[in-house]
Amino acid sequence: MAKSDSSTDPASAPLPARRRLLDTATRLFYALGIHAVGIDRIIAEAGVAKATFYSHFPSKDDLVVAYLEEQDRIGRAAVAALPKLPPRRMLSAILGRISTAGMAGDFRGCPFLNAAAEYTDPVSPVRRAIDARRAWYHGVLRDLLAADGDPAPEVTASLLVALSDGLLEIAYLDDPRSVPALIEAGLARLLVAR
Amino acid sequence: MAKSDSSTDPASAPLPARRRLLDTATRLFYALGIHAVGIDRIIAEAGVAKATFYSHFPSKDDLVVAYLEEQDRIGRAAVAALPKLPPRRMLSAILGRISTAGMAGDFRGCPFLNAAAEYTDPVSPVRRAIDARRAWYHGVLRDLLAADGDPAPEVTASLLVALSDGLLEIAYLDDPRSVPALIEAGLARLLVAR
DNA sequence: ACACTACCAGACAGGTCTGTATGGTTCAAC
DNA sequence: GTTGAACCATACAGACCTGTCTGGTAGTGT
Repeated sequence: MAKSDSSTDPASAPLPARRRLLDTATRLFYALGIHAVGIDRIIAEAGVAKATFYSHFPSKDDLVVAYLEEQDRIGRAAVAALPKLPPRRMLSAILGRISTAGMAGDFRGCPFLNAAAEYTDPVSPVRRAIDARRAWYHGVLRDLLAADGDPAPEVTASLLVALSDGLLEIAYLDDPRSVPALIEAGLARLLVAR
Repeated sequence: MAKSDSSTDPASAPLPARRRLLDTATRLFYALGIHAVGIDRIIAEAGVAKATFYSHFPSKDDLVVAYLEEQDRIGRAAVAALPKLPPRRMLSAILGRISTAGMAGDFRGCPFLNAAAEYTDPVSPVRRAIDARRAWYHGVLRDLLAADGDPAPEVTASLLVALSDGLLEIAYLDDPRSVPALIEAGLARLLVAR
């Protein structure tokens, strides 16, 4: 079976069709919403046959989960790639990612919050992917706050999660240019130096 | 024309069919999402003929706008009905509405944020209804903060808007029982007593 | 008696949705 | 050269979508 041949290992090198499908789905789901984009459009813009699509993803929901899991991996990698700094600088850098994302012209809010608005079953695979993302983000903030000496890192972390969610909505719906100053002001008031 | 006959004024007494349609649409749109609910289901559960529906609402989007505008009116009336108290007590009461809403078993987040996730055109009537709601809410908070002596009421109001949006998401996706304490802690830190 | 309004019931058109099935092409391994 | 995997193209089924249309009924004002 030549399974030991590492130069053509299919697991380490994602196949073109799957990659194109996921890229196209990511672009369309994020820009237009999930229910608003059909499989026919995704396969047409990806240049993939329908049977090929269904050989890679058993159903549309599997594609949605793959889309969210990839966004989650990208976010975690970006945070992991941040230079090691004191906890407060790390928190500032992590929250700062909201303003840089919001400045992009095609910003349309948080992919996870948008998906949660469309998927109402709390035990569905889509919602579980969203839960995993939120739990990871809360944990990152909590650990940094604990290292910073916050007396109640769980509470402060939840407040920073709420602030992050809300600033993403402000960047999407109100004015993204106001976000950098709001991050600074919000952190200054929510972090307990008092 | 008998337009002056006030006892049968059709504007002051909403007609049963329209009322039933709006009630049913509100329940289904909120619980399941907007794109996920079709006209056929709404008219079936409301017990209204399709022609009657389209005589009251020229299109589905008009029904969506009517749904959001009614939610907006309800929210404004609830705030207007609050007893007159000092600014900080008023802010506490307004934010406190998030926790009471979140405790309801069928809570599914903010209707406006959920609708914004599904409607991507920023100049569509749906998004304009959302904009109006957010501008009103920001203005209410800003005026209370100014009366409270906040030196930068616009910034603090935006932070409280973000906190409100985020706490609604926490109540929907994470744990609604944590929200009351987060409101108290968030207000204590964001309002400048310092 | 007559007209008018509001409403219900259901068929219909034209399109889109997810998912399955059929058949043909390319390419690499052996 | 043969086999098999991966892929493309397309047709199809069955359901659902929005919106229009026809026709019938009940009540109300004149």
